[in-house]
Amino acid sequence: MRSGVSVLTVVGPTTAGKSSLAIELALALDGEVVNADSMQLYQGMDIGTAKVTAAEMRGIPHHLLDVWPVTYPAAAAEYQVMARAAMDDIAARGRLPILAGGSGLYIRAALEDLNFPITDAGTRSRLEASLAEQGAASLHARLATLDPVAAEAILPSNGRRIVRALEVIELTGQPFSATMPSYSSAARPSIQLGVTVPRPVLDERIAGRVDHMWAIGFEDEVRALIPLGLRAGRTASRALGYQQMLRHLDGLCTLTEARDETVRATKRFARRQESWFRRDPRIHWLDPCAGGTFSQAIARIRAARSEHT
RNA sequence: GGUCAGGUAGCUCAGUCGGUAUGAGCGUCCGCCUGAAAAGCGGAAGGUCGGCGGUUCGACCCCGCCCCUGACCA
Repeated sequence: MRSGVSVLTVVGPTTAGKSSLAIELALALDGEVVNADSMQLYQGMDIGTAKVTAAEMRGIPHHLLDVWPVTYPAAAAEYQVMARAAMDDIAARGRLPILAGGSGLYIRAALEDLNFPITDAGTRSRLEASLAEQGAASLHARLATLDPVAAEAILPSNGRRIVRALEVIELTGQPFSATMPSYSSAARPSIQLGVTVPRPVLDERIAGRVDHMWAIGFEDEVRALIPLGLRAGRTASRALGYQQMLRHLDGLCTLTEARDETVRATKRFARRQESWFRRDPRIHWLDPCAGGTFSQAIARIRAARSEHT
């Protein structure tokens, strides 16, 4: 692509219509889609993640779908490497990479100058053990002596982040500021498009989508993934819908309760996605109430391209 | 028609042996977020306690009547 812009992104909350817009844009702009949805990286998790079907792709190549078995623990750092390789590959063939998905951290990892410090399973599990034993507050106190800046940035109740900070400090000997870079640190110039719809519409769509999933065999999909190790998958077993369906299959709740809880949790998730993307000033938001998102997108891209030249 | 139970935040419910509801969970809104990110975490706004009277210095809590809900008896 000319004028220094090498990537297009389509972001937004679940259900807003990212996938189909990405495909339309790919058809129009000679692009290929790179998945930026953490759970769609998993093999066999199709219905529950609303993965696009081969027919819906309309011939557009999609990258980074089905790359991990459900037992594999996801990691943004690994996604970063894979996404960049995919984008490079597409660009090398003279086509436009279109990064589409709702995992905000993954998008930033792919596009920006984010460096993930190393990790170590042993160190991690040892710290997690002491978290379980001593509680987050106690670990936070320890962090405060080792890295006051990180302790300041991380709430004393957030065990997860405290453990990671302690891990990094232990492994690298360096403080771990754990602060996201400013929104201007793009490693790869991109035009970012945001799609969303008003809350009431979003909520309706979410409920509709969950019901649809239930109707087209989601329960069977989950059952089939269990022998493949879904329960053992640190990340996959926590996916929306899967988590709730597993509880139901364990006899911990009724099917209806699992459905209702999935809807609730998905709405909660959509709000988190919105608040993540909302604060990124680079995103060009498309308003579906103002007409076709596709034509709006094309207009925004044209305008952004001319700014870059 | 009668008896019993119950009517407290948007929802489901705690609670007050009479002294301004530290209410809880869920929902809602907002924010944070670097190797689990569909995960993890934080904050806020919402009730004057079904209605009307009475007793009392003071009632959501006691008394009376009324309305509503549920169960049971007829």
